[in-house]
Amino acid sequence: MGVYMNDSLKARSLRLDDLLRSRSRRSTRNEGSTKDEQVYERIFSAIIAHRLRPGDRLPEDALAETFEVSRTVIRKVLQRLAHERLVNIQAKRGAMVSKPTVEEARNVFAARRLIETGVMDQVVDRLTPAALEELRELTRAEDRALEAGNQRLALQLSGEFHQRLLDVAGNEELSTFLAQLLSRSSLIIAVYGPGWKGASHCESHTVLLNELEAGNVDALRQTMGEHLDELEAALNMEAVDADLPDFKRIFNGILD
Amino acid sequence: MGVYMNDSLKARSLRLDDLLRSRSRRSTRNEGSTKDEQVYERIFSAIIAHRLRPGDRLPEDALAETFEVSRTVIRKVLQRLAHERLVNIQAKRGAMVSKPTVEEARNVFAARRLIETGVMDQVVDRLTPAALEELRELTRAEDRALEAGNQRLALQLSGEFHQRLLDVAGNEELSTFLAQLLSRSSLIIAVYGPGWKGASHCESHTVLLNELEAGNVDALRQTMGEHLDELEAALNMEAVDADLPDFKRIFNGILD
DNA sequence: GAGCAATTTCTTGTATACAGGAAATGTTTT
DNA sequence: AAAACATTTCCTGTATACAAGAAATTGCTC
Repeated sequence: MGVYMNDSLKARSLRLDDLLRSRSRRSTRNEGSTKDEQVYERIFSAIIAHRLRPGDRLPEDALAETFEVSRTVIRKVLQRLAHERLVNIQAKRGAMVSKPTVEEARNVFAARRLIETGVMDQVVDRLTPAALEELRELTRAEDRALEAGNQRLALQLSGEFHQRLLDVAGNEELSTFLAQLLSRSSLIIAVYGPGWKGASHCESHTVLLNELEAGNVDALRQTMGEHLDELEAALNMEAVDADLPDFKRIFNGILD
Repeated sequence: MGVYMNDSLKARSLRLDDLLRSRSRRSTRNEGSTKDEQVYERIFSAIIAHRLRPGDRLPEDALAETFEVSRTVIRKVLQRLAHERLVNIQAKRGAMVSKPTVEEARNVFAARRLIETGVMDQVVDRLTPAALEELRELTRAEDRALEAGNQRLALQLSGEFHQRLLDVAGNEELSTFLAQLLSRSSLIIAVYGPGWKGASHCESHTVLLNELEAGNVDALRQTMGEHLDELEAALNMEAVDADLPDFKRIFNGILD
């Protein structure tokens, strides 16, 4: 952060950090003082933001050198990420960013539908005005991000919206599970949604909030289900997920 | 296993191992050849079988000595168990078997209700005769265990029943999540269900299977929900979960 | 005897050295 | 030229040594 940042920029920036706070710090019981927390945050963020893409290898040595820690710390972080299914560790072969299969992708969305529609009654019951306002602010931020053409940020804010909505239900176990499903959704989009356009579903979020405010559980369930169906339908799941690039197709043309 | 074991005992024993197979090996992607797998299995089993009780400390040194491995291996296992919320690691303080709070317990059962009732349509759709027979065999084994007075085994078989029932739905993500909830249910019972009697719910399992065979989704959902309610209601959640015994109450009487 | 402070001890956090397996490359043989 | 084999190299698996923090014990002062 530069010294010459003006006040309005600073305020906006802090606001954004605040909006994106909970997801990255989710499921960290102790405060982020230890080294592995910091390293975890950075690798996690890189994966969620698609700076590290599915299939990318994660050698312990290179990461240790990058973050100036020992392999011990890196191993701990990689094991944690592996538990969250964001990276895949093969014995004696090393770690890579997970590359979800089509079946996994469908399962993740099915699980999301089940949970995100299922707890809506609790969400309606426990909604507070403050929580509603936070959710509205998130959709506004998402809107702004889309208008600014920042797809990546919009995607993150969209995930954050779903997360906070579920958090209202007050069931930490389900919230943690959904956090995992959302991170994995991000991976799925990285693989199967190359030309992802977030435009379609930002209005859905507004609709959801209106129904939530009205306390209409059935409509809320219906809309949420359809919203998730749309999300899944927008994916391009016919893409072959081979380990190697499809050289035949790539070098098919006469001119390379 | 002794050499003098006769054939029927051997068959029974193998059968039982088979019935209890999947839960302990769940979410192990590589084969159980590495050391940490074996150590994990043994500690996991000890917790599930209540040989290690909530609150028990798990010092790295002692475990390393016991299993004749280095602390490195133990740390890896403890971190995995911590991620599954079966043990609690406090920075610089060490690990202990998790002691679920009342709120956690209620959340776990709420999550189970949501998932176990929610996927029943899929379970009905994808049920095979072989799977049904396996489930029936499990309830029979549970019956036998109860008649033999083996509460602990009955509890494990009950968990296995719920697990395999959900497995029929064919959603690995949900199955893995339920596996976690079931292990934690075991911990919850260890804390809040001291005089646990498994008798009440074995019949429920039979009812569930009959409704499943009839393909009656609504009844299945209803029965499953009530079954889980009964399970939760049988717990004694008023018990204070303090770190120390409640001396005031214990020494309240005139005669100690 | 009670309260506070220093020290000791127990336990975990981190780094690093070495062993070992898997894949890729180069060599030999047919 | 192709296939089997050997070697090399890269990476992870495990153990262990040392650093460091938290709690318990001890000793001191009032």
